[in-house]
Amino acid sequence: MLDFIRTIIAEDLAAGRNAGRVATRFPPEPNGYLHIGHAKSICLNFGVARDYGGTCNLRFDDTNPTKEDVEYVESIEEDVRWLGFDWSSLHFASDYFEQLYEYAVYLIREGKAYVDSQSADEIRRNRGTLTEPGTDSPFRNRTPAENLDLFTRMRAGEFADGEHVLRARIDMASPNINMRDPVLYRIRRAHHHRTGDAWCIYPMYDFAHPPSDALEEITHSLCTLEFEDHRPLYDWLVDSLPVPAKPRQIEFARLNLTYTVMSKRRLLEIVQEGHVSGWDDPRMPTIVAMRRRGYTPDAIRAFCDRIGVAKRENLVDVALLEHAVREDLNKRAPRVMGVLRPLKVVLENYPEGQTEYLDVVNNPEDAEAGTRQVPFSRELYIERDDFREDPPKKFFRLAPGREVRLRCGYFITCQRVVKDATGEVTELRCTYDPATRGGDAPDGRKVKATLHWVSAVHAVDAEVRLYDRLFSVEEPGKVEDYRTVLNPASLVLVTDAKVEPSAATAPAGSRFQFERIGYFCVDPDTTPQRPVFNRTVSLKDTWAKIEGKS
RNA sequence: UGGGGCGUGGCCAAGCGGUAAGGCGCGGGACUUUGGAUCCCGUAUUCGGAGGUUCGAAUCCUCCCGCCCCAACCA
Repeated sequence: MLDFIRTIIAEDLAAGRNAGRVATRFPPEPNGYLHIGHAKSICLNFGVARDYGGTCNLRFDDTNPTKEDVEYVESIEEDVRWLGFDWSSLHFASDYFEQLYEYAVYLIREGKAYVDSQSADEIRRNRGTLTEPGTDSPFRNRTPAENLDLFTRMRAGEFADGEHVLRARIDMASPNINMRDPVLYRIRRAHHHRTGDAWCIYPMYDFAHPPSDALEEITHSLCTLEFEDHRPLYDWLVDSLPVPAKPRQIEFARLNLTYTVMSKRRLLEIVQEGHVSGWDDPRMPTIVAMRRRGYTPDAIRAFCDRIGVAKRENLVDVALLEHAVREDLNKRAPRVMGVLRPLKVVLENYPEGQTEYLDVVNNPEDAEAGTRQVPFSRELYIERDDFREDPPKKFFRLAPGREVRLRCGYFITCQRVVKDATGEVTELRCTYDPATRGGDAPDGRKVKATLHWVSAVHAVDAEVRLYDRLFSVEEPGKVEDYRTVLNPASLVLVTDAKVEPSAATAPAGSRFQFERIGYFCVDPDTTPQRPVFNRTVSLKDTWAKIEGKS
């Protein structure tokens, strides 16, 4: 299905524009880590290029040295690759600094740019308001020669930061404030992560972007809605400058996700103030964090395919992301058994000291996945939630006197409930039916539930971190409160779990589905001594739903 | 308020004059060694509102209403 952007491109192609060429670019500023919102843009830009046999560049919009860092450019390259995309060529706006400077000089010679010596404050005041036109700068009519001299000296470092600025000479009375002589260059003595101290003047985004696109012969420059007002300026520059191509800017709505903070500025704050362990903290909506939670690139791309691309402001339900992740993981994640809140089960008629290995299927939906041997013995752990002493209606799992199946194991029947002094259930005494090995009764009798379990002596302790939501805020838009919601205790439940050896010994990054509990990823950042699992997405809590109804 | 955009079911989103795709969610059923998954079925007489044009409109016209963005030497 064609989104509106692909429709426009198809029309351009049909009209024979750009010699049938399609070229896009993903242009992040290296001032933070990529998040799920960037994934949308990445999938769009690279996807369009792929669909039309075109190219897609990765270009860093590094025109503001005070906010940028190599750490970010490295992470961005890594994340784009991880998402499964490869750029046609890699660029930095800073690589164009010299060319951009020449273009600025060209504008000055054409009388289309001038050096303004008003203070930032004066410039702001003279810009006018939404309803009132601006007023011309007293420096607006400097001659090209004078402007050239000043601009040359700006570059040479003869002036202090803020002393002068280069502005486009357009129209101070334009109803579009972006056209009221926008600033093109500012003096900024800051160390640039790539050009070092070679420059003390830096181009503004508005000036750098159009020529950068043109130099790379981008045909369709996709950006977000807030730049719609900048398009006239974009076009003005492309038309005024002797650039080799005439790219077209097309805007689309950025992604908003429920319960998710997506502002780079806020994410940076959260990281810097130590509310999370870093950009890859599993609670973050960043690509690195999602990778750590076990999300796959396929799942993220599938999500991006489903949300569509349009110009409407949107707030996508995070459930759609989770659905995409579940759908993907369900096919690829081997099942493994584990219990979060162990309840001991003793099989009274099972020989003491005996261990047998049962063949357990790794993924019922993927025959290729094979089976594994899971130890079974007299004492087991099951999930506390899988037992109810006084089962409500529709509760089919274990209860006194009831028979259920241990997955790929045996049918067991609960004979007796052992409690401690406080009345807390501490142990279940059960019997098993040796004839049901593997989980089938020769006499054809049925049970209504199948439980997952783990052999007590063979089980391994693991730390499980549950992240129920990505990065919850009470309500989208109400981000002021994100700090309180970020209280780790409210979001992260660290639980000791018992898992079967196959999960415990799996390499970091392995993804699993713990039956009925959720999808987990072995955290790459921990030692194999004590496996730590990050829960990615939980399965739907059907039991809670049933209970809620009754 | 000036300018620029956008308004299709709870959330996304197709449709662009011929009588409302699809996905998520939700509800119901079948099946099942996860109450998961899977598979069926259901879920907008209506497209922000009011007029108008037309045999016929979500699609064209008019007016109105609502929401978002713009007054950084950020991107």
